[in-house]
Amino acid sequence: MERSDAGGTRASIADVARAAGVSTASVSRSLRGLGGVSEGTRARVVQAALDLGYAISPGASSLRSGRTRTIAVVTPFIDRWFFGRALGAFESVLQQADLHVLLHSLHGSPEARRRLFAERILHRRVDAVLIMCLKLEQHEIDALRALDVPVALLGSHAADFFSVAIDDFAAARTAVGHLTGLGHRRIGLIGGSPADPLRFTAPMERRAGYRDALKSAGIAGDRELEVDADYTIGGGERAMTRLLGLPRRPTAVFVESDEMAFGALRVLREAGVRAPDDLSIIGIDDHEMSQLIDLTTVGQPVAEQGAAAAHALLAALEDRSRAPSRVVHPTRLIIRGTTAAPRSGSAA
Amino acid sequence: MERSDAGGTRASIADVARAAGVSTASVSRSLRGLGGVSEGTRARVVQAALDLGYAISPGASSLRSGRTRTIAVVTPFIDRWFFGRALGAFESVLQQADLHVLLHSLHGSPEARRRLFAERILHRRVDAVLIMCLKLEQHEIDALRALDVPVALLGSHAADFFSVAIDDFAAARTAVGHLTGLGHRRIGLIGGSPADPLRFTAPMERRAGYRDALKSAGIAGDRELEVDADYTIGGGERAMTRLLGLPRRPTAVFVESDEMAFGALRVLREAGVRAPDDLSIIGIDDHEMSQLIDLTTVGQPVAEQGAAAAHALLAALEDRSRAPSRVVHPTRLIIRGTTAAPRSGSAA
DNA sequence: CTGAAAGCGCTTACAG
DNA sequence: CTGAAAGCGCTTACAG
Repeated sequence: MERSDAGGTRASIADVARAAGVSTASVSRSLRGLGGVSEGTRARVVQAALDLGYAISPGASSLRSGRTRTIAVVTPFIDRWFFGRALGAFESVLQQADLHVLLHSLHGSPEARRRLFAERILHRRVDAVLIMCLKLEQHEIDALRALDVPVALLGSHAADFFSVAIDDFAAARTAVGHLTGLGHRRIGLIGGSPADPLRFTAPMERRAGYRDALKSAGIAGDRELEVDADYTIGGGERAMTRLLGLPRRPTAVFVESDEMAFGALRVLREAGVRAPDDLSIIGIDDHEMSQLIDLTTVGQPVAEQGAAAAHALLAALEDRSRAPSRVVHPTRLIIRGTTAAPRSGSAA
Repeated sequence: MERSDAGGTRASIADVARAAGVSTASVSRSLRGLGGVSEGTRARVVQAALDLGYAISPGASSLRSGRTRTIAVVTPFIDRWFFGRALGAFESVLQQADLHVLLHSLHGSPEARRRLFAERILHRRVDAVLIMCLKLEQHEIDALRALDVPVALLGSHAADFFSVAIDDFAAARTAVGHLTGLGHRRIGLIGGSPADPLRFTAPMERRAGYRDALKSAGIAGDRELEVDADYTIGGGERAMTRLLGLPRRPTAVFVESDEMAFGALRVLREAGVRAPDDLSIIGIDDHEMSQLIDLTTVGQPVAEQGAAAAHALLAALEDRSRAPSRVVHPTRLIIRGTTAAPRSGSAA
């Protein structure tokens, strides 16, 4: 039970081999739990490694084996509710599988996105990649393919890549359908800008779902009612202020995310406009705060999507020939206190 | 301008050397921008690397140089406001310096924490480490030292490590001082549990600050008024429910985080207890939502702390002999609408 | 079950 | 300014 100085960071596989009286090959096999080693040998090796405070050199290991045991995740943001939750669940699953996560945030910058692909930042550095919520362009898909590792997408799809997402189009249809079902005819939209240089998937799909739901209800679209925001609380505030200033106000507003809805609600309160009496509001997400604020929304399972993406990648690593799967998680309408039928004789 | 097949992931430094008609040594020097290479050579090498789609092998490079260009961040959570914001700023600075971030979350698990240190998960894998908000035990400090790389702490301190934080004790004193200054004498606390196995720094310091502020105001402490919660919205709700059920309610409550305060406020609203008329509430953080909700709080600069930690590590990497710095960021009282003087003849 | 040996792809003195 | 060569620390056929 003698333990060498704890600072023994320096021991190499050769030191362990020497101490255990075996070859480095046997040390490698023993420590990785491979077959073809007698129990006696393995025990001696393990003990020697412990005594020397041996820690494998990941660089050497990956140079030789070609595996890094690391997975990169590319995310537009990390300090936003959706991304934090999805990322947390993703990392948790991977950590349990003894894999590491390399975090690469775009911080909302198209330039960072360009650099990531142009400078081959991920090349040979990871065994797999997760891309969050970005609609990939062809050259990006090509660049990812050149990495020659499994790729998974969360929140969007692309042929040949694993993907997990909700049906954003359907979720938006559900939300707006709830509003039309209540009798609303003049329905606003607060959504991500289709012109956002980062090209997020959700805003495009959700806006399309909004328009489609209106059409299904026989309601003519009115571009004036569609206001661009940036998926932040502040953006929701500004957008709702704009909507409130319209000559003909909407009687209900579909907001593409709960966080923007929080901002919208805030403006309403300050303006003395009551929800749902004067104006109905529905979001998407089922953010932790939504229950608190009593916001009607379409809930999506966020952590589940992150975990599913991790499992897909794990399976792909296990069997490189596995066909890319595409999983769509369910959403559900959660009716709370911010939606109701319009007041009769509405349309202020 | 001829470009070989874009899938050329395989080119090695030897291939580039051959194509450029130079040695691998010159390729290495040219591509890393080192001196001692003629401009003509460098140009030819760069062009050859481009043509071949060369990407360096990080494993080989780090095996030889001992540098990984990667920094690990160990965080208790990633899907919480504070951690997401700090992490985002930290990663952003590092990315600009062409370094990578390895994300290791504890997911609130003491077992994950134990494993991290016991299994030497970070050994030789990173050039530096950031630890978020954990009060380190001696054996953990020893383990980190054995890594033989610069270590920075965010939200706590330890001798010999870089650190950046706010003064949690002082922040709590400021918050409670605001309450006593308003005339409150019966002041509750909603705080993290001192028994939390993860041993966060903030709850210990903030509770101590609370007690100290009471003492300074000549108010006898009452343990019944100190309720443990878990820094979540739900925890804030449960804690406030408990406080409301007390025979002698407090007239004001200091909540150790804004998120818990949101929950507390929610319970108040449902119970028909008005803030600040019936009960004052003050938090710590200045969360994005706090302005929205009009919560009085003590603001702390979160992104700034993350960025400062990154810069400290960058400087340490630059000069390994640099003495560990310890920076304390300022906090400031932000008076909004949830605090006021107690009603005369209060103490319900 | 075990070991000798090659080799992964770089970087770094060293020599010129 | 340039190159030949050693060597970082592993893993993996290959042979026995």
